[in-house]
Amino acid sequence: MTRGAASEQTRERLLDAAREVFSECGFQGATVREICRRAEANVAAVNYHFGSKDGLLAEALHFESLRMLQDSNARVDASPEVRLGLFIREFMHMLLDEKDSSSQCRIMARELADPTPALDKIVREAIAPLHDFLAKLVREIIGSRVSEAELQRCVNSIVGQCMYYHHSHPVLRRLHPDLNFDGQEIDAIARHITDFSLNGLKYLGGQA
Amino acid sequence: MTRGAASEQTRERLLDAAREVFSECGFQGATVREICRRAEANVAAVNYHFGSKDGLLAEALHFESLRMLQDSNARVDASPEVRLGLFIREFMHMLLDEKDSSSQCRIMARELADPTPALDKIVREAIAPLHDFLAKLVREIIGSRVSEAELQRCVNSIVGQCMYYHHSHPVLRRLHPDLNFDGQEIDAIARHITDFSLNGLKYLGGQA
DNA sequence: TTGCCTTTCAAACAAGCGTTTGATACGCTC
DNA sequence: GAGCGTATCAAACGCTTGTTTGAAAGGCAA
Repeated sequence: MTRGAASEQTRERLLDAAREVFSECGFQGATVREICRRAEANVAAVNYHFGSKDGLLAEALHFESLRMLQDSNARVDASPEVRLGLFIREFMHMLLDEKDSSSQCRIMARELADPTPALDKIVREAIAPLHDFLAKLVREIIGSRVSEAELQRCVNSIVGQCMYYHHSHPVLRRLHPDLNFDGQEIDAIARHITDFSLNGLKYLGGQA
Repeated sequence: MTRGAASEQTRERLLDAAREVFSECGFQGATVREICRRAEANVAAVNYHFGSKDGLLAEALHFESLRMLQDSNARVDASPEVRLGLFIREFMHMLLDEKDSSSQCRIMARELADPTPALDKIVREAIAPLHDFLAKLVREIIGSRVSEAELQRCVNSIVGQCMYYHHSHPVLRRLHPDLNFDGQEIDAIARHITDFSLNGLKYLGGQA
């Protein structure tokens, strides 16, 4: 194996392990030693390849699959109500399904509750586009009868419901011990959030 | 001053400072040294009076004002819809208004996103009662036409919306730089969550 | 083969953490 | 006032953290 290719492999193993550990433990909770252990690399490798733990996080972040989710949703030929339901379903799977390979949504969710030096980048590249996307979708549903500020609050309501299931996983497990987040349960949750939110939106302008 | 009274004062100063720092930085982020600095006490004081940092957290937790909020709400002679609105308004003030002296809700919210050894106690004494309270209230509103599992999801939707504004404070400040959480804005947010949720609940059974 | 340069490694470093220690101060009881 | 017991204090301990270091390894060009 050539030198460069081996080095590139190490980099990739570190990035994969970093995404795994960051999404599990958060940035503070994750340790460089644990990341290197999983990547089967030396402790010094992180600083050699990425300069610092911060640098590793910055490079580990990429939000293509979240962006792709939005792009493909925008191309669906259906009512905004249906598209919202589709989006929530796929988004909840990315958030909750641990079999889902893309940990980026879980890192984003972690960051929401516990900011790090990379928060600015995450807001710029993931959260702001997500909010814009949902704002457009919600605007299509409610029309122009509510103010911009109220529209933002609607987006917050939708995102907040979704995030709660991720943030409060340990709590919900204690509240409802027999509950486990398999694919079927995630679908049921997504359906609930969709129905709840569509009703919440539909009759909003009338009584505001 | 007597010996015992001085010691008691130190204990109280430590507890006050602990609630402050825990609610600001979370359990991991809070340091014993910072708590002692604010309490104007020696670093060893925490271990002398409470045994450990864990012990300090356990004693710093008390949820009377959250319980009182529920009790007084239950005694209000009004429709469940109105009572839900009242509760959300006061709850949001406890969560978001930094002038609000009771930091317990903010500690609870922090714990939700970042569990500590005290999570079991917090779930038992604060979160579970809160969920039960809201479940009863929601049941009054929607009647018996939806399942228990769906009822729980409705509670999650309401709590999730409320918590989002707390968890995502740093993010929302970046998304909407001109937004600040004064009393008026908190009222508007509470009104939105109430309207959104009441609509979400009202038409839920019909299409489930 | 020789020498260079990138990569890896074990080991150590400095800083921060929660915690412990032994001395000191000082109300309290007798 | 002597002796006891509690509370406070500066200092240090042991540990973990992210990071640095200097040597070793080994492809690669000459």
